[in-house]
This record gives sequence, structure tokens and C-alpha cells, in this order.
Amino acid sequence: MKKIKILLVDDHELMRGGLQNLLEKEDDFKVVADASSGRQALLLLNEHSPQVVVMDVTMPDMSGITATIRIKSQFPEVRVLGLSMHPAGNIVGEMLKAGATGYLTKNCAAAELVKAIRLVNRGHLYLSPEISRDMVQDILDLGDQKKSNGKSGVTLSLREREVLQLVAEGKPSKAIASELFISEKTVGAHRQNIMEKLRLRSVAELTKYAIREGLTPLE
Amino acid sequence: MKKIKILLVDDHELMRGGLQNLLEKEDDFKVVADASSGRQALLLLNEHSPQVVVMDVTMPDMSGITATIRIKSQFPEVRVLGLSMHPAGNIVGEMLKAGATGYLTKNCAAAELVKAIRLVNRGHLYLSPEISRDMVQDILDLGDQKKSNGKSGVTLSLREREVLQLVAEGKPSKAIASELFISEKTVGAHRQNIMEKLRLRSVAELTKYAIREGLTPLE
DNA sequence: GTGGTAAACGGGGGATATTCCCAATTTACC
DNA sequence: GGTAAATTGGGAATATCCCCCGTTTACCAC
Repeated sequence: MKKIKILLVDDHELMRGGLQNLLEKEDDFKVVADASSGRQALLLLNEHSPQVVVMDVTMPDMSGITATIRIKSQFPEVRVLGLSMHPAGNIVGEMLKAGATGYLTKNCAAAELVKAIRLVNRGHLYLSPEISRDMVQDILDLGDQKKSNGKSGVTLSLREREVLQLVAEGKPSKAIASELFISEKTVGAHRQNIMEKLRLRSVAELTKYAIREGLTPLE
Repeated sequence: MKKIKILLVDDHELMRGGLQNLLEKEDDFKVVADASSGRQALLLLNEHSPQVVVMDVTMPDMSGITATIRIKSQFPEVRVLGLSMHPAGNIVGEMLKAGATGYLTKNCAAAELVKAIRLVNRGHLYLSPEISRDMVQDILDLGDQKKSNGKSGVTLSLREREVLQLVAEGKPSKAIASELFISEKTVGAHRQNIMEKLRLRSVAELTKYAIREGLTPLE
């Protein structure tokens, strides 16, 4: 019997341990290795040649997105299944563009992960139902942007980046406006556009995004 | 044989599923229930009377800190073992003050979790080695500040923490109000008090603080 | 105990800031 | 030149922030 060889990548050992137990209850699965970072995952790929990589997105050292890009460039035949806490912003789109064949949130049931791994192994796209609902259209939209740089999905303009950074520093629109020598209304418009592009809906989410992007320190 | 009855609380079903598998490999453990939120955990406590609650700190709806306070006030004999991604800020101290008997990060090995549950069940304090190293002093400091004027040891009330968490999740006051069954105006008052206590002046800064405290995930 | 004090909790009214709709001008790129 | 995006704004609807208030709870001194 030929088992599906799986590599687990997650920065939390408890998560890896739990997933490994969960997956090895399936007769046709074999967790051949686990890694605590994207960097380590790349090293283990050569050695264990898994068919499926279960990849957490949020990790220190190297994000799951970067790791996926590198994996697919070196081992195009390996299937990557993305995992994250919540499908916030455009992470899903970025993972798919990076070459992931599927995407799940950690809210999903164990049975769903098992199903997803089997499908992804055969090359089928698999997305969490909660993702399909809200984001398929956006992801398709992204797919059309062949000319845009494929590196990080949505690109904010220079101005938008400036505004986002100042927003994430807690400055009110008035202060931002006078700092950039534009009207308060324009600042608001930029905010709108940023939120539209990133699919975010509040200052709190903007702030989290800016922190992840390194635009503002967590202090 | 008398098994240790365990309640798992974590907002991610995959994590719960993995932990359950992991723990039930031990002959003396029995996972009697699992909850996806602090609120649900409180409901399940009556029904299943576990001896140990393994409590994630970062959850939507009700943080592990709040949930722990409520659990200990209703069921003082129940042991709570805190779990989080990283031991950031003074979460550890807050959890211990809330009544937790132990604290681990999700970086720990499965064997360490097993050991911690056994110890905590017998009433022994258990902390991750990485915590003991860096933070025991801070935790002790916090303990001393009960009477002293809060120069840096500001403590938010239960309600304030709930509001802060929801604000940092990007929810508008209206949604927070209906979730907590209070008026929108009261939510605003709590926000004010929080900002006054913490000397913060915007949602962005509140969000950063909440992230550092583990009240909301960065993702 | 009892009274004093402080903090937590709940809310009102009005000023300020934001978000959501819209459009105009400029810039970049085929 | 044509198209799309970036940049700039207006007006109206929401949401926020900042002053005020009363009630309840917890604690401490006496």
C-alpha cells in the first residue's frame, strides 16, 4: 500500500504533535517529517520527498507564503496545503499565487483536513467553505492581474502605504492630512482604497496588517 | 482506575482535535469535553466536572484570562493550565492572577504538556522553562504591586478587557454592545477608561496593546 | 458593624472622526 | 488616444471621542 507522505510545517510544536497524531490515524497517511520553520522545511524536502506539505502561514523566520514560493520553484510537483488562523485580508490569494493547492483555517474539523489532503494530493484545489463564500471572487480577480508583480498579490501605492503607516501609528486623519499636505477627505479616500484592496474593515485590522508588513512597530 | 478528566478550550478545532488525540494516548487521561470559547467552556464545566482545564489564552468572544477568572470563581477546585503562542507581555502574570495553576507555550513538546497536566492536577504550579527563566521576576513584581500605586502595573477590569479584545478584533461599538448586552454608550465609556488607564489615544494603539497582551491574534 | 473612598459599571449629549457614497483631475502604460 | 490606476476632494451617514451623571461593589479605617 502506498501511503501519502506528508511534511508538517508549523512553528508550534504542540500543533505539529497534535496534527501528526490526527493524521496518522488514517491508514493511507504517513507523516514523514515536521518542521518548525519555512527554512527547515526546505531542508527536509530533499531528504523525505513528501507529496503534500501542510504549511502554516504565520511563522517567524520565513512566512508560509515565502516558503511555498521557494518550495514550488524547487519542487513543482509537491502539493502545498495552506493553514492559518483566520482567512484575513488577502493571505488566501497570496498563498494560492505562491503555488498552494489548497487552503484551510485552523477552525476546520479534523475530518476536513483529512479530506483536503487527499484531494490536494491528487491535484485538486481545496478551499475552506468559509473562504469560498467570501473570497473566491477576489481570488479570481487577482488571477487576472497577470501584469502585476506576482510577489505579494495586492500592491499598495506609495501614497497608500504612507497613509496606512500613519493610520497604524494611531494618528487621526487631520494629522495625517497636514503631514502629507493633502485634505482630510483625501486621507479618508486613501483609507477606503486601502481597505478595499486588502479586504479589511477597521482600523484594528489595518493596524494588524501594517504590523505584519513591518510598516509600524508593535512597540 | 481513576482518570484525570480534562476540558480542552481553544478556538481552533484542529488544535483541539490534535490535543485530544495526543492526550488520550495517556492511559490516565480522559478528555471529557472541548470548547471553542470561554463562554462555552463555562457551560460545559457543570455538565462534565473536569479536574483540569487546558485553556488557550487568545480567543475571540472571551479571552482565556476572563474565562479563567469566571471558572475559578464558580469552581475554585478546578485547575486551569494556560496555553498561548508566546509568553508575551504580562499574560503569564495575568493568567496566574486569574487563578491558573500552570502555564505553557504552544512551542512545548507534547510530553511536557502531559507532565504539566499531571502536576497541575495535583495542585503544583507548572510553568514552561522558557517562562521561568525570563519572567518569574516580573510576575513576582506584579504580585507586590497589589497595594502600591500603579505606576506601571495597571490592571484592566474584567469588563474592560472584554471590550478591549473586541475593539482589537475590529468590531464597532454597536456590535460590542449587543454582544455584551450593554448600551453602545457604555462601551464607549469603557473604551475611554481603558485608554485613560493605558495612556493610549487610538484604536491603533489599543490594537497593538491587545496583541502584545495576547488578547487578539496578529493574523 | 459603619461610614468613607475608590473603582467598576451603566448611560446621555454634543463635538469630532470615521466610513460610504459620489466625482474630477492627474499620471502611467500600452 | 484610450484605459486603468492614483490622487484629490464633497456630502451624508456612522462611529468615535470627550465632557457630564448616578448606581453598585469592594475595600479600608475606625
